Amino acid sequence: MLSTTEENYLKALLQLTMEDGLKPEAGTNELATHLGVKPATANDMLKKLREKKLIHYEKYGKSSLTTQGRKLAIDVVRKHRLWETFLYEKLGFSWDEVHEVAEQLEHIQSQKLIDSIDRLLHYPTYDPHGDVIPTASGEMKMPYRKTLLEEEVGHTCKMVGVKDNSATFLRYVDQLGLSMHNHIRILAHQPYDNILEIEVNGKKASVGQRFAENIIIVCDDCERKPAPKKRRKN
Amino acid sequence: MLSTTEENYLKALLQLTMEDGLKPEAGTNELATHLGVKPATANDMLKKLREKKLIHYEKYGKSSLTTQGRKLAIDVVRKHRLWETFLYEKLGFSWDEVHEVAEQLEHIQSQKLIDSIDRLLHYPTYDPHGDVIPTASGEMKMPYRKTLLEEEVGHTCKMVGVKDNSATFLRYVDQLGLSMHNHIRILAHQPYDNILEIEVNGKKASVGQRFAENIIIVCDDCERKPAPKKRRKN
DNA sequence: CTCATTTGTTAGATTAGCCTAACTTTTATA
DNA sequence: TATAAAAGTTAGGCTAATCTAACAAATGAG
Repeated sequence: MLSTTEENYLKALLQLTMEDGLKPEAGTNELATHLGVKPATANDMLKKLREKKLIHYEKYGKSSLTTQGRKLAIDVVRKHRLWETFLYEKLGFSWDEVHEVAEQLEHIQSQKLIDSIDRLLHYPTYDPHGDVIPTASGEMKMPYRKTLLEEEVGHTCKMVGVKDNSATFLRYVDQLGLSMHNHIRILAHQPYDNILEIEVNGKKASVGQRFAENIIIVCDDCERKPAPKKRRKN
Repeated sequence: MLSTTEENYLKALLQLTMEDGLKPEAGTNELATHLGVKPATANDMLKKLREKKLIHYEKYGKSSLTTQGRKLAIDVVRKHRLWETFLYEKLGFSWDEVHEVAEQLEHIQSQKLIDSIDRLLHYPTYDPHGDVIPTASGEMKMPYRKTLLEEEVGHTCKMVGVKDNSATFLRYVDQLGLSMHNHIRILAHQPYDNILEIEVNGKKASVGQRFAENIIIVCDDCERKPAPKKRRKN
């Protein structure tokens, strides 16, 4: 059985090693910063998790999850996102309130509990922030995530997720009148300072780089690859 | 903010000081046993809780909750029982499964969460074991709890609760075909070894003292005091 | 290629919650 | 009421998770 702290380190490592760049390892300082602890603290934990065969790590090297560790990390993420969905769908929480409480709930140890929540919600695929909920068997598809910043001028796109789950950011999104699955038109993009002019629900707004990087979209106008047909075994 | 451990000590103290005898204080060893720790450990915590003005305690004396401490303890109990009810009503847990998970859930810190659960359940008054759920304002009525052992031969009574929430005990109750609000007839009572013969749902069974002490009943045949009219202030 | 900066590690301390062993106070019984 | 048993306390130690300060290795810029 893992401690809450150990679970948090695994989750952090998963998140850092599957960020956009798809870089497969994370540094000690990076991990420490992400978790809000000092590097020395993270260092101790890395050694401990290596002992438990949950991560690959060697002195002065980067860290990554073992198969075992990845499985456990995905399970924590699954619980987190199911709880977020529960709070949002069943209890009327707003999307900027769910993260904090889910940080606590994700550590409750009861397989039956999380399976029941999953059933109650009819096996949801996405959480309120548009993130994929891993399946009970530990599969977690990593969809390509294009951000608003990358969209071309003149195109319209649909918001399907956010990268930043902080209440501050999410409330700013709300404030702009933007919400999940809204369509956004890119009116202009000043390359010099990366300011975008966008139109949402008929209203214009200007947003900065940091904002645009944290909005995940699918392009309305782009070529769409046909969904690959599921091939049956033999 | 209290730690999970501190909350558990307060809850234990509340439970011990409102048991049947209504004795208003609990000893250090008693508390330690209840929590599964050594007396030395409990002693440290008692000093800490006194510092925080949550309990009355002095060297070599018994302990009891202050008004502040009682308020916090009742809040933990409220959360515990609401979660049990949630698990039972909404997720299909059996009554012997809810306690263990609720022990974890009761420590989640979010007023909004517990209020929402309360609303979702339509403000329940009793948990699946027949225990009173304290109100949001911290009121907790302590109903008179007569046990099966105290019932007279020939009378029938209704099971309205249990004292022991352990899975072992609850599964034994299930096994006898007995469940909440079932009627029980006392066929015989051997005073020598406190064995009761009872009839439940047309079936006879013999149960021992320990069992009978842990079933809470209301007498079908006894005089019932009329419910006292709520007197309005003025 | 060198050396300053960044990154990572080690050593030693702290706090919370737990323990054992030895001691002290209270209580209850002979 | 004396004293043994029960109840409670203290001292000292352990582990997990954190910190600071000092040190070591890797990196990258000139």
